[in-house]
Amino acid sequence: MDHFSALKQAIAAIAPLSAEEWNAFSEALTTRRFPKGEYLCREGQVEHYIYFLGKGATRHYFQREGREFTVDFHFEGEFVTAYYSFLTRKPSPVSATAIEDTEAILIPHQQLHEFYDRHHMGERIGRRIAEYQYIRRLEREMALLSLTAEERYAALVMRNPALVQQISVKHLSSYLGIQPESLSRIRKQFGKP
Amino acid sequence: MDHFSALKQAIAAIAPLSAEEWNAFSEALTTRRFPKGEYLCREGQVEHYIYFLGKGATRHYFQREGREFTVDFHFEGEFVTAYYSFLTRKPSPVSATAIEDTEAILIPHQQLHEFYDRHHMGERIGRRIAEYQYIRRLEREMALLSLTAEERYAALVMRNPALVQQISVKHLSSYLGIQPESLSRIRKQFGKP
DNA sequence: CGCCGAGTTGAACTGAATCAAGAAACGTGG
DNA sequence: CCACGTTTCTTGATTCAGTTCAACTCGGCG
Repeated sequence: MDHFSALKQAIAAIAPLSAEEWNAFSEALTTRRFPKGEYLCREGQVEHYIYFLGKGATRHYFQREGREFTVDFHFEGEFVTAYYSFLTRKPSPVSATAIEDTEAILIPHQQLHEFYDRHHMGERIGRRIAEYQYIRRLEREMALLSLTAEERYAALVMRNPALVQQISVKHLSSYLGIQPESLSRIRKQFGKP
Repeated sequence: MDHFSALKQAIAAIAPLSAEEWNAFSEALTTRRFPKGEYLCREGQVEHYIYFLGKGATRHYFQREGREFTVDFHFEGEFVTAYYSFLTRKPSPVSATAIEDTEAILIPHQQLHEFYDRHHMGERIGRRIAEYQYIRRLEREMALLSLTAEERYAALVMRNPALVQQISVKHLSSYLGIQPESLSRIRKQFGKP
């Protein structure tokens, strides 16, 4: 299955589109490859796309006083964008970068909004994506507020063991809001009991 | 200006509705008063409404091991709901309570979704609300990840000095992710320099 | 009055950060 | 394919921001 049909399926799972609507939508799409390490969006730029990941993985992070803080990871089959900037049209506080060789379908802001204007179901897709992103953020906010570093790690292992395996200590620790050394120690704890 | 016209204005600021659309929308609305301390939604219940606050203020919080963690405050003129539950139709992890005597307009889930189905602009309003809520959550997530307690307090004072004045130490500290004693000490620091 | 919850202050404690150094993994070019 | 430099990961010692526990103050209100 190529990436376009994966995208078509992903969209269909959000809201059904008629053949006509899908054609209108897919007209605007292009694809692009991002070798590992390349940026989908750099901090300070305005985000012009939502990306659908056909292959690969991305990391979203921001910097503060020279330190990196990871906000999210995304994998194959997911929608990715520097959403804050995509919505507000202001410079992005977060950078998005490929952590593996990545292939993405690009959904341009302008055409997406034209699609929103012309198709009720397009608007619905936009709503559902926003709602889904909200839930991701709330869950993380609650974890950061109420759990210790160790508990956050344990919760992540439960929820997404694959992620914990494949992400580097450096990136994973900055996602959990701790230092790499601390994650290393936490992992040592978990090996034993 | 009564609460309905305030709501009408708030909606108009999100997306313009025709007179006909507004009539269809406003048909489903009712109002309700929540004396201070009363719950708009209790943890474990499914949220059936979005509330528009005509008057008063609310606090959203969740519990973990007997402790309270505040997620958000809302004031006059804002939309309020246990959004996670409203979206997922699952029991709410979050309670919403009136921290002042509050008057709200109730937008029922079912009718809102009927409105979404029938009116493209309704769907747009839903999208914009979700997008706005996303931004609120992301900003807080970034603050919790990257700032110290003192910096989070300072940032909140900058962004919303009125809130910092009127919310109790107990509730404000649980919003900042610290203990009341710590907030008290931070405030002492800020008096001096 | 006297009680009661909310806020403050102090002293001891602790989870995680920081600093420092060594070990392992990784690429890159010879 | 191996040697080398670089980055990543781990481990140990110390420090620090924020917690915990406990005592005290203050303002309301029965």
